[in-house]
Amino acid sequence: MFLSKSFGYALRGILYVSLSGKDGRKIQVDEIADQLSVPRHFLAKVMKSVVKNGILDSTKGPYGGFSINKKTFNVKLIQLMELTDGTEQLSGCVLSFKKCNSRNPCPLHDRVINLRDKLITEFSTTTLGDLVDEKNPNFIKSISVL
Amino acid sequence: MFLSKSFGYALRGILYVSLSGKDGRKIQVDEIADQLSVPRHFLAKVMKSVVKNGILDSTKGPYGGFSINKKTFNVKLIQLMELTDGTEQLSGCVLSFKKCNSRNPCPLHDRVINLRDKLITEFSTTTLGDLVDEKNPNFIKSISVL
DNA sequence: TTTAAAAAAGATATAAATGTCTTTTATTAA
DNA sequence: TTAATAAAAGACATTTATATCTTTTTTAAA
Repeated sequence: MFLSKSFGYALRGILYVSLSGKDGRKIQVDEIADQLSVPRHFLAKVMKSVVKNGILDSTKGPYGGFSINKKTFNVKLIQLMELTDGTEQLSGCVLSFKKCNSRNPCPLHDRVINLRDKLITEFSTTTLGDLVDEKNPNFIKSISVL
Repeated sequence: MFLSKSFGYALRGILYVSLSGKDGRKIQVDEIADQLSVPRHFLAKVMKSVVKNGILDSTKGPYGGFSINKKTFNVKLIQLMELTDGTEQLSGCVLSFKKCNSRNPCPLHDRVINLRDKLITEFSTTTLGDLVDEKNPNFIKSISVL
Protein backbone atom coordinates (compact mmCIF):
# COMPACT_ATOMS: atom_id res chain seq x y z
CA MET A 1 0.00 0.00 0.00
CA PHE A 2 0.99 3.60 -0.55
CA LEU A 3 4.41 3.40 -2.17
CA SER A 4 5.89 1.20 -4.88
CA LYS A 5 9.08 -0.79 -4.65
CA SER A 6 10.50 1.33 -7.46
CA PHE A 7 9.94 4.48 -5.45
CA GLY A 8 11.54 2.96 -2.37
CA TYR A 9 14.59 1.76 -4.29
CA ALA A 10 15.00 5.10 -6.02
CA LEU A 11 14.72 7.09 -2.81
CA ARG A 12 17.06 4.86 -0.85
CA GLY A 13 19.53 4.76 -3.73
CA ILE A 14 19.63 8.54 -4.03
CA LEU A 15 20.02 8.99 -0.29
CA TYR A 16 22.82 6.43 -0.22
CA VAL A 17 24.66 8.32 -2.94
CA SER A 18 24.04 11.59 -1.13
CA LEU A 19 25.49 10.35 2.13
CA SER A 20 28.33 8.17 0.84
CA GLY A 21 29.39 10.48 -1.96
CA LYS A 22 29.71 13.69 0.04
CA ASP A 23 33.44 13.87 -0.64
CA GLY A 24 32.88 13.72 -4.39
CA ARG A 25 33.38 9.98 -4.63
CA LYS A 26 31.29 8.29 -7.33
CA ILE A 27 29.09 5.46 -6.12
CA GLN A 28 28.53 2.31 -8.15
CA VAL A 29 25.31 0.38 -8.47
CA ASP A 30 26.99 -2.70 -7.04
CA GLU A 31 27.87 -0.91 -3.84
CA ILE A 32 24.37 0.52 -3.44
CA ALA A 33 22.74 -2.81 -4.12
CA ASP A 34 25.05 -4.58 -1.67
CA GLN A 35 24.71 -2.05 1.10
CA LEU A 36 20.96 -1.63 0.81
CA SER A 37 20.24 -5.29 0.03
CA VAL A 38 18.35 -4.40 -3.07
CA PRO A 39 18.19 -6.28 -6.41
CA ARG A 40 21.14 -5.00 -8.44
CA HIS A 41 19.68 -5.05 -11.93
CA PHE A 42 16.35 -3.62 -10.95
CA LEU A 43 18.05 -0.87 -9.03
CA ALA A 44 20.19 -0.11 -12.08
CA LYS A 45 17.08 0.32 -14.17
CA VAL A 46 15.53 2.66 -11.63
CA MET A 47 18.72 4.69 -11.21
CA LYS A 48 18.96 5.09 -14.94
CA SER A 49 15.67 6.95 -15.04
CA VAL A 50 16.69 8.98 -12.00
CA VAL A 51 19.73 10.15 -13.97
CA LYS A 52 17.71 10.70 -17.12
CA ASN A 53 15.51 13.07 -15.13
CA GLY A 54 18.51 15.00 -13.89
CA ILE A 55 18.16 14.07 -10.22
CA LEU A 56 21.61 12.49 -10.11
CA ASP A 57 24.65 12.59 -12.38
CA SER A 58 26.48 9.54 -13.60
CA THR A 59 29.68 8.76 -15.43
CA LYS A 60 30.63 5.53 -17.10
CA GLY A 61 33.93 3.76 -16.96
CA PRO A 62 36.54 3.18 -14.26
CA TYR A 63 36.05 5.31 -11.17
CA GLY A 64 32.65 6.17 -12.56
CA GLY A 65 29.32 5.88 -10.83
CA PHE A 66 26.54 8.04 -9.52
CA SER A 67 26.94 11.42 -7.88
CA ILE A 68 24.74 14.24 -6.66
CA ASN A 69 24.40 17.48 -8.60
CA LYS A 70 23.07 20.96 -7.94
CA LYS A 71 19.50 19.84 -8.51
CA THR A 72 19.50 16.78 -6.28
CA PHE A 73 18.71 18.32 -2.92
CA ASN A 74 16.01 20.57 -4.31
CA VAL A 75 14.02 17.74 -5.83
CA LYS A 76 10.71 17.17 -4.09
CA LEU A 77 9.57 13.71 -3.12
CA ILE A 78 6.49 14.14 -5.26
CA GLN A 79 8.68 14.60 -8.32
CA LEU A 80 10.47 11.37 -7.60
CA MET A 81 7.15 9.65 -7.13
CA GLU A 82 5.84 10.94 -10.44
CA LEU A 83 8.95 9.55 -12.06
CA THR A 84 8.67 6.08 -10.56
CA ASP A 85 4.91 5.64 -10.29
CA GLY A 86 3.34 8.11 -12.68
CA THR A 87 0.86 10.84 -11.89
CA GLU A 88 -2.47 9.11 -12.41
CA GLN A 89 -2.63 7.79 -8.89
CA LEU A 90 -2.43 11.33 -7.55
CA SER A 91 -5.69 12.37 -9.12
CA GLY A 92 -8.77 10.30 -9.79
CA CYS A 93 -11.01 8.30 -7.50
CA VAL A 94 -9.45 6.16 -4.80
CA LEU A 95 -11.86 3.41 -5.79
CA SER A 96 -10.94 3.88 -9.47
CA PHE A 97 -14.52 4.92 -10.06
CA LYS A 98 -14.74 7.15 -13.09
CA LYS A 99 -17.96 8.91 -12.12
CA CYS A 100 -16.58 10.00 -8.77
CA ASN A 101 -15.69 13.63 -8.12
CA SER A 102 -16.17 16.17 -5.39
CA ARG A 103 -19.70 17.00 -6.50
CA ASN A 104 -20.68 13.38 -6.96
CA PRO A 105 -18.41 11.68 -4.44
CA CYS A 106 -18.06 7.92 -4.05
CA PRO A 107 -18.76 6.49 -0.58
CA LEU A 108 -15.16 6.87 0.52
CA HIS A 109 -14.30 10.02 -1.33
CA ASP A 110 -14.03 12.66 1.37
CA ARG A 111 -12.27 10.65 4.02
CA VAL A 112 -9.72 9.03 1.80
CA ILE A 113 -9.10 11.92 -0.57
CA ASN A 114 -8.38 13.98 2.49
CA LEU A 115 -5.65 11.63 3.60
CA ARG A 116 -4.23 11.35 0.11
CA ASP A 117 -4.08 15.12 -0.13
CA LYS A 118 -2.15 15.21 3.10
CA LEU A 119 0.38 12.78 1.65
CA ILE A 120 0.64 14.79 -1.54
CA THR A 121 1.16 17.98 0.46
CA GLU A 122 3.81 16.30 2.56
CA PHE A 123 5.59 15.00 -0.52
CA SER A 124 5.25 18.34 -2.29
CA THR A 125 6.96 20.24 0.49
CA THR A 126 9.66 17.77 1.43
CA THR A 127 12.85 17.74 -0.64
CA LEU A 128 15.58 15.16 -0.83
CA GLY A 129 17.75 17.76 0.84
CA ASP A 130 15.44 17.85 3.82
CA LEU A 131 16.08 14.18 4.40
CA VAL A 132 19.84 14.62 4.69
CA ASP A 133 19.86 17.99 6.45
CA GLU A 134 20.29 17.67 10.19
CA LYS A 135 18.61 21.00 10.79
CA ASN A 136 15.45 19.76 9.15
CA PRO A 137 12.87 17.79 11.13
CA ASN A 138 12.67 15.23 8.35
CA PHE A 139 16.35 14.39 8.31
CA ILE A 140 17.63 10.83 8.44
CA LYS A 141 19.89 9.90 11.27
CA SER A 142 21.77 6.93 9.95
CA ILE A 143 22.63 5.20 6.74
CA SER A 144 21.40 1.95 8.21
CA VAL A 145 17.83 3.09 7.85
CA LEU A 146 18.03 3.44 4.09
CA MET B 1 -2.67 4.23 -4.77
CA PHE B 2 -4.30 3.24 -1.52
CA LEU B 3 -7.06 0.86 -2.59
CA SER B 4 -7.17 -2.07 -5.00
CA LYS B 5 -9.69 -2.64 -7.75
CA SER B 6 -10.88 -5.75 -5.96
CA PHE B 7 -11.67 -3.75 -2.85
CA GLY B 8 -13.54 -1.15 -4.87
CA TYR B 9 -15.60 -3.74 -6.72
CA ALA B 10 -16.41 -5.59 -3.52
CA LEU B 11 -17.48 -2.46 -1.68
CA ARG B 12 -19.56 -1.10 -4.52
CA GLY B 13 -21.12 -4.51 -5.11
CA ILE B 14 -22.12 -4.90 -1.50
CA LEU B 15 -23.54 -1.40 -1.34
CA TYR B 16 -25.50 -1.98 -4.52
CA VAL B 17 -27.03 -5.12 -3.05
CA SER B 18 -27.77 -3.28 0.19
CA LEU B 19 -29.61 -0.46 -1.53
CA SER B 20 -31.37 -2.38 -4.30
CA GLY B 21 -32.24 -5.40 -2.23
CA LYS B 22 -33.87 -3.62 0.69
CA ASP B 23 -37.22 -5.22 -0.05
CA GLY B 24 -35.73 -8.70 0.10
CA ARG B 25 -35.18 -8.99 -3.62
CA LYS B 26 -32.11 -11.03 -4.59
CA ILE B 27 -29.62 -9.24 -6.81
CA GLN B 28 -27.77 -11.00 -9.62
CA VAL B 29 -24.19 -10.45 -10.66
CA ASP B 30 -25.32 -9.43 -14.11
CA GLU B 31 -27.40 -6.58 -12.74
CA ILE B 32 -24.61 -5.35 -10.49
CA ALA B 33 -22.05 -5.51 -13.26
CA ASP B 34 -24.34 -3.71 -15.66
CA GLN B 35 -25.37 -0.98 -13.26
CA LEU B 36 -21.92 -0.34 -11.87
CA SER B 37 -20.09 -0.82 -15.19
CA VAL B 38 -17.79 -3.38 -13.71
CA PRO B 39 -16.32 -6.53 -15.33
CA ARG B 40 -18.90 -9.25 -14.77
CA HIS B 41 -16.67 -12.27 -14.25
CA PHE B 42 -14.15 -10.52 -12.09
CA LEU B 43 -16.94 -9.13 -9.95
CA ALA B 44 -18.39 -12.63 -9.62
CA LYS B 45 -15.06 -13.88 -8.32
CA VAL B 46 -14.87 -11.09 -5.79
CA MET B 47 -18.47 -11.52 -4.66
CA LYS B 48 -17.86 -15.22 -4.17
CA SER B 49 -15.27 -14.51 -1.51
CA VAL B 50 -17.50 -11.88 0.05
CA VAL B 51 -20.14 -14.59 0.48
CA LYS B 52 -17.62 -17.14 1.67
CA ASN B 53 -16.69 -14.70 4.43
CA GLY B 54 -20.31 -14.30 5.46
CA ILE B 55 -20.63 -10.65 4.50
CA LEU B 56 -23.47 -11.38 2.08
CA ASP B 57 -25.77 -14.34 1.48
CA SER B 58 -26.38 -15.93 -1.88
CA THR B 59 -28.71 -18.47 -3.38
CA LYS B 60 -28.35 -20.27 -6.66
CA GLY B 61 -31.02 -20.95 -9.21
CA PRO B 62 -33.98 -18.98 -10.55
CA TYR B 63 -34.83 -15.90 -8.51
CA GLY B 64 -31.52 -16.40 -6.78
CA GLY B 65 -28.77 -13.88 -6.28
CA PHE B 66 -27.07 -11.96 -3.52
CA SER B 67 -28.71 -10.53 -0.42
CA ILE B 68 -27.70 -8.87 2.81
CA ASN B 69 -27.74 -10.72 6.10
CA LYS B 70 -27.56 -9.85 9.78
CA LYS B 71 -23.81 -9.49 9.65
CA THR B 72 -23.57 -7.24 6.59
CA PHE B 73 -24.07 -3.83 8.13
CA ASN B 74 -21.80 -4.54 11.07
CA VAL B 75 -18.81 -5.44 8.91
CA LYS B 76 -16.03 -2.90 9.15
CA LEU B 77 -14.32 -1.59 6.04
CA ILE B 78 -11.01 -2.89 7.35
CA GLN B 79 -12.41 -6.43 7.38
CA LEU B 80 -13.42 -6.09 3.77
CA MET B 81 -9.98 -4.77 2.93
CA GLU B 82 -8.26 -7.66 4.67
CA LEU B 83 -10.41 -10.00 2.60
CA THR B 84 -9.63 -8.41 -0.75
CA ASP B 85 -6.08 -7.15 -0.22
CA GLY B 86 -4.65 -9.13 2.67
CA THR B 87 -3.22 -7.79 5.88
CA GLU B 88 0.46 -7.40 5.10
CA GLN B 89 0.04 -3.93 3.70
CA LEU B 90 -1.38 -2.75 7.00
CA SER B 91 1.81 -3.44 8.89
CA GLY B 92 5.38 -3.25 7.69
CA CYS B 93 7.42 -0.43 6.23
CA VAL B 94 5.79 1.82 3.65
CA LEU B 95 8.99 1.53 1.62
CA SER B 96 8.94 -2.27 2.00
CA PHE B 97 12.18 -1.96 3.92
CA LYS B 98 12.61 -4.86 6.28
CA LYS B 99 14.94 -3.14 8.70
CA CYS B 100 12.52 -0.29 9.29
CA ASN B 101 10.61 -0.01 12.54
CA SER B 102 9.69 2.69 15.01
CA ARG B 103 13.07 2.50 16.76
CA ASN B 104 15.02 2.41 13.52
CA PRO B 105 12.70 4.30 11.19
CA CYS B 106 13.22 4.71 7.45
CA PRO B 107 13.36 8.26 6.11
CA LEU B 108 9.63 8.40 5.51
CA HIS B 109 8.48 6.32 8.43
CA ASP B 110 6.90 8.80 10.80
CA ARG B 111 5.12 10.97 8.29
CA VAL B 112 3.68 8.21 6.19
CA ILE B 113 2.95 5.72 8.96
CA ASN B 114 0.96 8.44 10.62
CA LEU B 115 -1.27 8.85 7.59
CA ARG B 116 -1.63 5.12 7.11
CA ASP B 117 -2.67 4.76 10.74
CA LYS B 118 -5.33 7.38 10.17
CA LEU B 119 -6.69 5.39 7.26
CA ILE B 120 -6.65 2.21 9.29
CA THR B 121 -8.45 3.93 12.13
CA GLU B 122 -11.03 5.32 9.76
CA PHE B 123 -11.58 1.90 8.19
CA SER B 124 -11.67 0.23 11.58
CA THR B 125 -14.47 2.42 12.85
CA THR B 126 -16.59 2.70 9.73
CA THR B 127 -19.02 -0.11 8.99
CA LEU B 128 -20.85 -0.94 5.79
CA GLY B 129 -23.98 0.05 7.67
CA ASP B 130 -22.60 3.53 8.23
CA LEU B 131 -22.38 4.01 4.50
CA VAL B 132 -26.08 3.33 3.95
CA ASP B 133 -27.39 4.99 7.10
CA GLU B 134 -28.59 8.51 6.50
CA LYS B 135 -28.05 9.48 10.09
CA ASN B 136 -24.37 8.70 9.81
CA PRO B 137 -21.92 11.26 8.45
CA ASN B 138 -20.42 8.63 6.16
CA PHE B 139 -23.67 7.74 4.43
CA ILE B 140 -24.01 7.61 0.66
CA LYS B 141 -26.66 9.75 -0.95
CA SER B 142 -27.30 8.02 -4.20
CA ILE B 143 -26.74 4.77 -5.97
CA SER B 144 -25.11 6.66 -8.81
CA VAL B 145 -22.05 7.21 -6.72
CA LEU B 146 -21.37 3.52 -6.37
C1' DT C 1 45.92 2.02 -28.09
C1' DT C 2 44.64 -1.59 -25.33
C1' DT C 3 42.39 -3.20 -21.26
C1' DA C 4 39.26 -2.95 -17.62
C1' DA C 5 35.53 -0.68 -15.34
C1' DA C 6 30.98 0.89 -15.06
C1' DA C 7 26.61 2.80 -16.66
C1' DA C 8 23.21 2.55 -20.62
C1' DA C 9 20.30 -0.01 -23.28
C1' DG C 10 17.42 -3.45 -24.32
C1' DA C 11 15.75 -8.19 -24.24
C1' DT C 12 13.86 -11.58 -21.46
C1' DA C 13 11.79 -13.73 -17.13
C1' DT C 14 8.78 -14.06 -13.11
C1' DA C 15 5.09 -12.83 -10.06
C1' DA C 16 0.97 -10.56 -8.82
C1' DA C 17 -3.15 -8.28 -10.01
C1' DT C 18 -6.78 -8.08 -13.00
C1' DG C 19 -9.92 -10.01 -16.28
C1' DT C 20 -12.46 -13.82 -19.11
C1' DC C 21 -14.38 -18.22 -20.26
C1' DT C 22 -16.29 -22.88 -19.43
C1' DT C 23 -18.16 -26.36 -16.60
C1' DT C 24 -20.53 -27.77 -12.42
C1' DT C 25 -23.88 -27.45 -8.78
C1' DA C 26 -27.98 -25.89 -6.61
C1' DT C 27 -32.60 -24.15 -6.94
C1' DT C 28 -37.08 -23.05 -8.66
C1' DA C 29 -41.11 -23.38 -11.35
C1' DA C 30 -43.65 -25.54 -14.70
C1' DT D 1 -38.82 -34.80 -13.44
C1' DT D 2 -37.43 -31.60 -16.69
C1' DA D 3 -35.90 -27.09 -18.17
C1' DA D 4 -34.22 -22.82 -17.06
C1' DT D 5 -31.73 -19.85 -13.95
C1' DA D 6 -27.97 -18.25 -11.33
C1' DA D 7 -23.99 -18.76 -8.29
C1' DA D 8 -19.71 -21.68 -7.45
C1' DA D 9 -15.70 -23.47 -9.07
C1' DG D 10 -11.85 -23.68 -11.60
C1' DA D 11 -9.10 -23.13 -15.75
C1' DC D 12 -7.10 -19.84 -18.64
C1' DA D 13 -5.60 -15.05 -20.46
C1' DT D 14 -3.86 -10.45 -20.06
C1' DT D 15 -1.58 -6.67 -17.92
C1' DT D 16 1.40 -4.45 -14.83
C1' DA D 17 5.04 -4.50 -11.54
C1' DT D 18 9.08 -6.48 -10.33
C1' DA D 19 13.39 -8.73 -11.39
C1' DT D 20 17.31 -10.64 -14.22
C1' DC D 21 20.52 -11.21 -17.95
C1' DT D 22 23.28 -9.85 -21.99
C1' DT D 23 25.25 -6.61 -25.04
C1' DT D 24 26.80 -1.96 -26.05
C1' DT D 25 28.89 2.40 -25.07
C1' DT D 26 31.77 5.43 -22.54
C1' DT D 27 35.71 6.45 -19.82
C1' DA D 28 40.13 6.18 -17.41
C1' DA D 29 44.49 4.39 -16.59
C1' DA D 30 48.32 1.67 -17.85
